[in-house]
Amino acid sequence: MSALRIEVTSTDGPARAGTVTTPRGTFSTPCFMPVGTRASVKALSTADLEDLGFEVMLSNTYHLMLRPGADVVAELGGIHGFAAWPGHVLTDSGGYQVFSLEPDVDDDGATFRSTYDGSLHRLTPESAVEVQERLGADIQMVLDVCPPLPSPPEVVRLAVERTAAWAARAKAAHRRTRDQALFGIVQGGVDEAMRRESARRTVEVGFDGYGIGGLSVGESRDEMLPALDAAIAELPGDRPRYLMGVGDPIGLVEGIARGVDLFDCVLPTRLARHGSVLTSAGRIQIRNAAFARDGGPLDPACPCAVCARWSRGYLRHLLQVGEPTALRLLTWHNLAWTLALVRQARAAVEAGELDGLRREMGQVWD
RNA sequence: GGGUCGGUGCCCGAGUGGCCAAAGGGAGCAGACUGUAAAUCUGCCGGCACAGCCUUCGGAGGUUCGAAUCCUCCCCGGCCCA
Repeated sequence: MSALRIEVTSTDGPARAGTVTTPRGTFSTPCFMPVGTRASVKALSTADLEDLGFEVMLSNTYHLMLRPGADVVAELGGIHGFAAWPGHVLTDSGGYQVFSLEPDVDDDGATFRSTYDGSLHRLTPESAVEVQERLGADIQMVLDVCPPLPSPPEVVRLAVERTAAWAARAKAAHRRTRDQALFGIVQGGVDEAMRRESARRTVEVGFDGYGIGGLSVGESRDEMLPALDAAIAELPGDRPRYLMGVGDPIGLVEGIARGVDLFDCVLPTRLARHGSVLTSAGRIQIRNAAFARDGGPLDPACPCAVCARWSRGYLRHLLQVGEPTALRLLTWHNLAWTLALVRQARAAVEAGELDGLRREMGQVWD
C-alpha cells in the first residue's frame, strides 16, 4: 500500500506543526498515511505570523471594485468579514492603478479599462470614496492624479490642480459613520515648490492623515528626498504621514528619518517572488547557481521562521523547479526582514540613534 | 524477412539544395523590479585568436559551385504485414 506524506501549510503561512485526525487516531505532522485514508488536517501555530506585526492589511479598491465587486465584499461582511481580518485595513483609492493603466483623465474623473476583461470603468473622487466605504476600509485614500516621472511641468501642474480639486470633492463625499479615516494625497513631482504648494492645498482641505504620492515612480533618490522634505515641511506634525509606494531599505530608513509614519510597497513581496532576497549583507539572487550547495539560511542575522528552518540551497531548489511554496517562503522572509528593519528603526528613533542606523544601511545598500 | 515513417543543438521540435550555427518552446545562466495588470519582464545560450574562421543536423561514402535538406550503403527507433 502506498503512503502519503502529510505536511501542513496554513492559509496565512507555513505552520510549524499540525495534526491529522483519522479513524485510527490523531497524529502530528509531518507523518505518513496510507493513500485513501479519510482524515481531517489541522494546522497549529501561526504565532510566527502574528509575531511579525502584521497589524495592518493593505488592500486595493481597484481590484475589489472589479473583482469580486464591492457589493459582494459588502454582502460578505465588508473587507474585515470577507477576508477574516480583524485588524485595520487601508485601501488605496485606485489612483495609482488608474495611472498604471494609461487612463483617460479629465477634470471630473478617470476612465480606464479593466485588465481582467477589458470592460470600461470610471472612477471619480466621489465614487472612489463610496467604494472604499462599501468595502468597510478603516483608512481610505482620496482619488488623486499620479503622473509618471519625469513629466513636463505642465503635466505635474495639472496633476496638482486636479488632485487638489478632487481632494475637496472626496472630503465632501465622505460621511463619517464610524471611526474610519480619510487621507489626502500630496502630489507635485520632484519640484519642491510644487510639492509645498500641493501639501498646503491638501492640508487646507483637512484630512485625518496625509499620503505623499507620486514618488518612487522612476526618479532617483536624490530627486525624491528633497521633494519628500518639501512636502513634509508643510504637513501637520500631529497627523500620520504616509509615504506611498516606498519600501526599499534605504527608502524606508530615509523616510523615517524625515518623519514618515507609514509606508506600503510591493517591493519586498515582488522581489521575493522573483527570487531577490533581502539580507543584512544586501540583496541576493537566490536563483544564482552559487547558492545551489549553500546549506546556510537566507540571512544568518534574520530571526524569521524561514531562516530558522530552511537552507538557501533548498529554497533555491523550490524556486528552480517552480514549486509555489518557494514564492511564499521567500515572501515570508522578505516581509519579516523588512518589518524587522522598521522595528529596528523605531527602536533607534526612541534611543536617538537613527543616524547610526542610516550610516550602517548606507554601507550595505545603495 | 517485407513494408512504412522517423533519427536536428542539453531536452522537445521547425526546417527539406544557397538568405542555416539552423525557427519556436523548455531547461540552464545572468539582470531588472518601489501607492501589485506583473509566480512578470529583459539579455545570453556550439567553439574560437570573434565584421572572420572552425565544428555541428544518426554513421560512412557520393552528386553538386554549394547539402540538415538529393543519392547509395550501414546503424538505431516507432508502426503495419509475414
